[in-house]
Formats: sequence, C-alpha cells, structure tokens
Amino acid sequence: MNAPETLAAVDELDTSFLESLMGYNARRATLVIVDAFLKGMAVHDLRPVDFSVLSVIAHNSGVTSRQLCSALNIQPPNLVGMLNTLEKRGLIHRVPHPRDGRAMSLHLTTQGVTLIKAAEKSAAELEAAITSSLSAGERKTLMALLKKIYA
Amino acid sequence: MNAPETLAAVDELDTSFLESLMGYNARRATLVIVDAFLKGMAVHDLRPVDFSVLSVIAHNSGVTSRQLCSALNIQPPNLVGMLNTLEKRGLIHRVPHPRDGRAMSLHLTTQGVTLIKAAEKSAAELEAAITSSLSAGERKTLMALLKKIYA
DNA sequence: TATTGTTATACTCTATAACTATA
DNA sequence: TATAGTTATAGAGTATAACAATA
Repeated sequence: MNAPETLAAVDELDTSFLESLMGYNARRATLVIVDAFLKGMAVHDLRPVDFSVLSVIAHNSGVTSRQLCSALNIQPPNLVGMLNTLEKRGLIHRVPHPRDGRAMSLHLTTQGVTLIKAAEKSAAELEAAITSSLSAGERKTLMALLKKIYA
Repeated sequence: MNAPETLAAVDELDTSFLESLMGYNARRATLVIVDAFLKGMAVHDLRPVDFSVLSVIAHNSGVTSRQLCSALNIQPPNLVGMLNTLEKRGLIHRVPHPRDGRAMSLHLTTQGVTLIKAAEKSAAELEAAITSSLSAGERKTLMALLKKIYA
C-alpha cells in the first residue's frame, strides 16, 4: 500500500497537522484582520503602523521616539522615516523635550487630531466588521485569551 | 488644563485604544508564538515556513508546487528557492507529475521523513509551552475562535 | 559611560512581469 | 487560450553598526 500512494496525485490537501497548531491559526486570523484593517485605513492614507503611531501620540502628547519604539516594537532607525512622512503631511510636529536635551517630544497638529479622530472611528467600525462572525461574548473571550498568550 | 498637558513629559504610556482592537492583540500574540516557534525550529535548521512546507508534503505525498502555494499563501516565485534549498539538503525531491506534464510532484526523502517526524514532535512540545498560560479548555476555545475569524 | 535621535546599510519577506513548456 | 514552474526584479518590512549631541 506504499507505491500507489507515492505515485498518486493529490486532489484535496490535508493540512490538519498545521491546523492543530496555535501559531498557524493565530497567523491566519491575524493576516485576515490586518488585511481588512489595511484596506479600511487606506481612505486615511495610513498603514496600520502609522495608525498605531498617531494613536499613541494622540493619547500620550509629548511622548518621545524611544518610548514609541518600545511600546510598538519598532526599531528606532525605522521610526525616523515614518515620523518624517507624518511631519511632512502636517500631522505631527517634533519639539525639544522639556527635560531631556537629547530627546524630542511628539505632538499631533490640529490636522493630526482631526485625522486620528476620523481614523479611530474607522477603526471601531472595522473592528465590528472583522469580528462580525463572533458574538459579543466570544469577542471578549478571544481578546482576553490573546492577551493571556502575550502577557 | 491644556497647556500643562501639552508641555508635559509622559512617564507611562496609555495604549488602551490599541489594546481594544482585535488586530493589535492578535498581532502581538502571533509575534510571541511565531518567535517561540522560530527559536524551537532552529535546532532542525527550519524556519516556520519550511516546517509548513515539509509538513504539507509529508501528509500529501505528490502534492504540486501550485497546490502548496494555494494552501500556504505563498507566491509561486517565492516557493522555488525554498524547494531548491530543501532539495539540496536532501529532504525532498521533485518528480514529474503522473498526469500533468507541466507540474512536479513533491515527495519527502527518507531523510526528510526522519526530519519532519522530529520537527512535528518539537512542534507539539512548543505548542504546549506556548499555550502553558491557558487551560486545556481555554486553548480549545482560542483555537475555535481564531478559526471563526478567518474561516 | 550610557542614551537619544539619526544615517547608512543589509537582510528577509513578499509581490509582479515575463518566459518555457505543456494542457 | 490558460496553467505550472521558473527567472529576474522590485518593493516592503525589519535589523545592526556607527555617529553627534546630551545625560
């Protein structure tokens, strides 16, 4: 019963082993969510990471680049270009840190505040669409279990 | 109460809005899991994607490149190099497809079978470690809810 | 001596266009 | 005409080393 199997073509794929792994399922779910988020944020000309950066600055006016990097797991050299772009778009501005001459404090401009408000509204709507296959209780449970994994 | 806040430095970051989003939590959890998987698979000199490729071939002897690409969301040009590397390592071999002259059937070598058996054993152990903060019931629930998101 | 922001750079991952052999 | 595998290539995303200014 070995030769026929070895020579046979495969019609439908068995991926049951991969599907038994948390990483496989978490990755697939994340890809679906991030893709929906990516498309939904395109109307604001923001990538997910740009949204995260703006949102953290919005809720933490005066935050430093270094703090942002730690919170969002971004390498400092990779943040520079993002901040330059956001600054050129008139969404943020960098000002000297009040107590540390090396650091820069990040703030949203009026335009930035307007944009992040609209973007966070979009995010909330996307959130509902993304988790529409879940009940309110399931959504809450999923969120809690994911936090347990990375906490 | 606006000026002091604008000028103030930030000590602890408020990331509550991001934490309320499924994408943020799913991505963070996935990063933790994939990183653990990456480190655990390094002893077999396999990246997560190599493990997936070998595992699918192991359970679907004769599968074509195109089928692999569809199942694992890999672009065909990006699979070529991976298969070349696995073939050079003596883990797989490509043979002409029995019923389609354009296609190649993928099979594990004896060495490949030995490796994937050890790697799947490692994967199962990693799985336990990764979800050690969860009860058996929670693990099952998390898996089911993730599948609901991407199904 | 250590840290912040920055530049330059490299490496990986992913995506697209185009070719060939075959269906 | 369409598809499988492949090549070449381009673009993101991510990572490290090193520097000037400041702590």
